[in-house]
Amino acid sequence: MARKAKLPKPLVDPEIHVESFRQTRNNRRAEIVEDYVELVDDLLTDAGEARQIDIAKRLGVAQPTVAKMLKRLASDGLVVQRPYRGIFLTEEGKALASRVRERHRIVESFLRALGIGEESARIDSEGIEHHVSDETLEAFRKFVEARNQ
Amino acid sequence: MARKAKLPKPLVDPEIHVESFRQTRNNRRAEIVEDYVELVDDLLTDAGEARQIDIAKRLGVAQPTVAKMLKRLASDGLVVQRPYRGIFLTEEGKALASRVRERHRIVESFLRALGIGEESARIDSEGIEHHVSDETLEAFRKFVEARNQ
DNA sequence: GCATTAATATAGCAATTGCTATGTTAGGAC
DNA sequence: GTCCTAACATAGCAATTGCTATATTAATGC
Ligand SMILES: [Mn+2]
Ligand SMILES: [Mn+2]
Ligand SMILES: [Mn+2]
Ligand SMILES: [Mn+2]
Repeated sequence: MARKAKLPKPLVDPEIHVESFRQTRNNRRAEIVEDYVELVDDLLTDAGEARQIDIAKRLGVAQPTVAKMLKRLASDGLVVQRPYRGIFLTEEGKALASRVRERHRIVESFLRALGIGEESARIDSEGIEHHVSDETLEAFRKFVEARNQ
Repeated sequence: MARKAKLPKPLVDPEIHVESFRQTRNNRRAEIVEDYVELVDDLLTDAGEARQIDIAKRLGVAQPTVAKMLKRLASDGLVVQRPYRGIFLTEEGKALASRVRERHRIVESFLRALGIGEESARIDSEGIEHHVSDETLEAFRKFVEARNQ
């Protein structure tokens, strides 16, 4: 036999390696915005309104945390706050929400199609969704489609 | 036909929903520790030593950022710093590194097996790895195994 | 109409993760 | 042995994301 030690895959060049970490840090920064906008959209669709309190409850954070973040989203032009009437999405917010929601849906369906249980698929997809490139998303979509004819 | 509007999947209960976000936030906190420990292990294996400068170069952050994080990892008992000789892993650090490295390897192989290109697989796996449950990891592993006989 | 109260806003704080600027020093070339 | 320099340490700062405590106010039930 050649050797017993499993040959360690050599590290890729630093300039190549760094790309992945940079991209992941960028994704991480977008993550929270994406989750807020998606959740606001979901609440508007499902409950007819999106209140800070309900957002806080679902995200598992305190209400002032939500208030602060919504202020930022508003100043970024993604939502508008109608005092005591809840949060609404701008056109830009709606566009982001629908992209993000569809991506989330595909990731979760993909995990289900792979045989993952409902709970793990729900939990894992909440994190994975933000780190899936267009190329990977398309592969996930095709995989799901193939399983469902 | 029944109706044109695609029936919107109703939101899950808030108590269920919040689990995913909490888990994802926990994963996010562990993320940076995992990447550091894995990278230190890789550098030790590949280059024989792990220097702050090389860690910084690969992560794409400044050297003092690395210095601060290593101090934390040292106080957490994951690494030891031998001044001007680089970073080494404690037993606990080695254990974490090997778990994390294997998980990363499986996620990346899985994406490749799905048909994702080398670059996207490299980049996406750097983020996805931290959000994959044991159940999902096992499914990924089996999928790769099946493709490779 | 008004009082109640639930929703929201604000203040102040802490931890984390990044940065630049700059000081210190161990190792190695000579 | 000395000196140079690359490696590392430290100080000080900023942005982000969370918290608790508390003030304010719009909606609404009566
Ligand atoms: Mn989501
Ligand atoms: Mn998410
Ligand atoms: Mn990794
Ligand atoms: Mn990673």
